[in-house]
Amino acid sequence: MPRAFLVKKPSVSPGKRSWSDLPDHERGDIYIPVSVTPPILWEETEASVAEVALCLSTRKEHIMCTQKYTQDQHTVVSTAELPSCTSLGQHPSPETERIRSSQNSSYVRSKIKVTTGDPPVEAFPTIPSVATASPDAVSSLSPASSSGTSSAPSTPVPSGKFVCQVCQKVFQFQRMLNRHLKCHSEQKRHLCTFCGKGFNDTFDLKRHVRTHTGVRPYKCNLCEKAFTQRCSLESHMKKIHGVTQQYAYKERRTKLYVCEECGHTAPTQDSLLRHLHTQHPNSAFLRAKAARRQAGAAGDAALEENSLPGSPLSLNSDDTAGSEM
DNA sequence: TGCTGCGCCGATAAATGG
DNA sequence: CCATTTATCGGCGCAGCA
Repeated sequence: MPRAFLVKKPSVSPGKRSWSDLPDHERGDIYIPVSVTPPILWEETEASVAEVALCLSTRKEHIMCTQKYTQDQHTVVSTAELPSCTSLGQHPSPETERIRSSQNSSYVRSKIKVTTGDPPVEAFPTIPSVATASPDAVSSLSPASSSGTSSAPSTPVPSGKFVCQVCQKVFQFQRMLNRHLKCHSEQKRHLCTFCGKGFNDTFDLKRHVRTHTGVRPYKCNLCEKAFTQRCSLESHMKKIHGVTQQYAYKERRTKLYVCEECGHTAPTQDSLLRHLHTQHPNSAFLRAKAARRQAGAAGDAALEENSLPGSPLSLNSDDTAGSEM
């Protein structure tokens, strides 16, 4: 399993991305404790959901992963009930919900991937470099800055582009810069309720949660395999079956509604709702939906509580056209 | 109407196991 | 070495808001 699941020594050097440069014991994912929350709170009495989830799938790797988990120095992973194991069509027990919500640890990993157009590493060796950025930059790195009032640490260059004052990257649009700034933030707004890992993006969190729940929406129609991400399926189709998926961009974006409780996929939200009502009447999604109705204008609190990132409720629908696969 | 946040996407990197 | 898994991040569409 990817080291991502091996919660290793928390470190704060997101700028470093060449993991092979580090000794194994120092390498691994770098988790940045969310500054505003206490360190991860592993329950010894309950196994890691991830672990359980992984064990749900019949793969040997899951077992191995579990072993690694328990061996890791930081993770006190006990064996808990995996909420979902749902990839096998099993329904999560009510206990699952409880476990999910109870596991609210706060590790945020920062595995910075520098892609094209990156400045030299020296440009901003580590996130702390933010401190050297302009005050604007620093302020904009806080989640709160994501609100409309934030003034990104941008410097509109003569060409009308926007420059990140942290890494000097240039963006064509302000909002692209705003989005980019999240990468420099140590605070991950979306935490996995299973393992406490943090993400900047809700969808990234959704994807991640699937690794715990075992939900694999992308199924190969030529064999029994299923995948959590579309590109994984595409890669499989291409390499194993020699089939290259071809569809227009728009087609790809056709939504595929995924039940994060059991992995069931539906072409429309209506059908997904029907599925939820019949199969998972107590699902977090339905509860959140109900809470939303009740909350109305005033009670956002209830909604907030029920829509914790990483909770299945926020995972009700997503992804795109899997139908053609 | 324009701006912004959010959700989602694909591309791609990094890592693992067989 | 290859298939697979998982994560990161830039780009884009959409909805909400001033």
